[in-house]
Amino acid sequence: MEHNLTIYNTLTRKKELFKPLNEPFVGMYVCGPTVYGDPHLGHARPAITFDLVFRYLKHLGYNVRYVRNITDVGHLELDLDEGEDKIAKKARLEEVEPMEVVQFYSDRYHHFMALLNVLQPSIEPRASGHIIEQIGMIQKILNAGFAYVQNGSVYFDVVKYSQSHNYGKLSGRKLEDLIANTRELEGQEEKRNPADFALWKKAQPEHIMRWPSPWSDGFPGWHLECSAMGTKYLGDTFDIHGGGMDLLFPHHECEIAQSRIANGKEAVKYWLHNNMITINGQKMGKSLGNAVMLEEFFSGNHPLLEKAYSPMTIRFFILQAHYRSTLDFSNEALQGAEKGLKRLMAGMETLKSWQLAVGSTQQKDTTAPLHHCTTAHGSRIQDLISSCYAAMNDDFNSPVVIANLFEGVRIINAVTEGKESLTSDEVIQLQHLFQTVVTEILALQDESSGEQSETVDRLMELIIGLRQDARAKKDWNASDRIRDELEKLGIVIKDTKNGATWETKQSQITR
RNA sequence: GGUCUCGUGGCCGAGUGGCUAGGCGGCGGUCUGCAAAACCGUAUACAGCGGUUCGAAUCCGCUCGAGACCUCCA
Repeated sequence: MEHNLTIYNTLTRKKELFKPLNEPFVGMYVCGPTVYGDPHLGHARPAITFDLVFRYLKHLGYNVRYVRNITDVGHLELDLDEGEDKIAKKARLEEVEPMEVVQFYSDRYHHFMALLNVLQPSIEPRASGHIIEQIGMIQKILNAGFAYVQNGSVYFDVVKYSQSHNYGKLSGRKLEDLIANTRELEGQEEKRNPADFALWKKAQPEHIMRWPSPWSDGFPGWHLECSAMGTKYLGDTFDIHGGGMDLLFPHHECEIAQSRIANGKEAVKYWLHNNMITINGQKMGKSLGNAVMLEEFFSGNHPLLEKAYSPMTIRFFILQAHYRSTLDFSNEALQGAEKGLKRLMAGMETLKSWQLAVGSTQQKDTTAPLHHCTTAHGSRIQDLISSCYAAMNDDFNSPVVIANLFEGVRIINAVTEGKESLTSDEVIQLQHLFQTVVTEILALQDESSGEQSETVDRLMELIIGLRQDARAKKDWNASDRIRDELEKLGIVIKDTKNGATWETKQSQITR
């Protein structure tokens, strides 16, 4: 594969040239959602980040197997007074089967990811469907002597592990510090050392999610599923493991240790971590109570939201920041993203329309004044293309890609106004660039059209025609009345040089 | 408290030892019956104080400020 893709590897803390283990195949595992609640803006970030990675690797020609799990057992609600399995807790609250909760929120997650134009992963395994694999992995670790059983629970022996391995190498922690700084928590007395972590937990009587195992009726420790499922579907060693920075420690650190012992080798070549979305400078998270649900963004129904924001606005907003930077939420920022996206898509629409002009045997009418041959700026489009690829290859720098696209938009508009010109070749190159980068890689879609019925379109054509007649007769009363009444109905008329167009005001709905 | 990260113009956000990031907003303009929309142009920045350097927003130190993580707990 010919490319210069460099990826920031959390493990080495530097950018490395991407070289997969078994070209042209790439294995990528990303920590997916815990399906005990509705997806919020924070969920959109890793999904979109690794969607970008997935799409770009495919674009480069790799055959990518993308595994993103669904956590439906084991994760805990740390903020609850009494720690309890998140899913079991929710189930009891709503008096339904745990699997019903899991199904409901999985479906919701899929629904919203689809709206965000996030591709489905190649495999989406559930933790509850891989209990056998997890038990098998625990057995291997026990056999290797790096775990111990205590009252029906199994714990990983971090102290022993760190004698021969570097526990903490991913997150940059030292075992001594970890032990010294561990908070005193209840129920830790089973562990030989507070740094140890659970591989299997015995279920308490009230616990409704449980599976039989050689040690007790219980459930797997929360770090184990990713190791077990990653190994199962991607092999003992695979290329990329991704997830949010909040999972770096302990989750991914524990994964490294488990897999190292169970499989005898390093599991992951490149560790990628997306940063958090912040709100008023603080991490947005369900447990912090400051998360805005995706549904609320799309409906505008939230006290913090001045209006509704479309899925593509959210996607564009996220792609406008580099994935390793924090991204701060605000209405002002989102509205800026909304308008910027609109400008980008309008430019792309113009560019697309040239295709007709170029491909058609008939010359377009006077509204398409372009592509006079010129040699002055022959390499300009080529430079733009190179810049886009250079940015993508520089650790998926989507904000710089977008900045380059806006330069393309500027050129498109200048050509439209007759201030600049492009050769036919350049037009084709530019069209190809936008198609590839905007549609395939960034996966931004035009949301402005296609939602109205044909009847509405025809009616609007009629109304605009009538208004045009009134204007021709300088009957401004009638003309303005039509415009104002339509506006009350949420339809905005836009007069341009080449006649009027219209659009619905959905993007301006306020609560 | 420990470990780490960050501090860029009104807002969001790239980049980086000397070369315009970009978007939104503002301002000016084009268009327009008016308005809106659209388009064009444009100003404002690198938390503070020292140091290294021919040159630092970019490297080093300190100060101030902000943030993340610090474990299974039932």
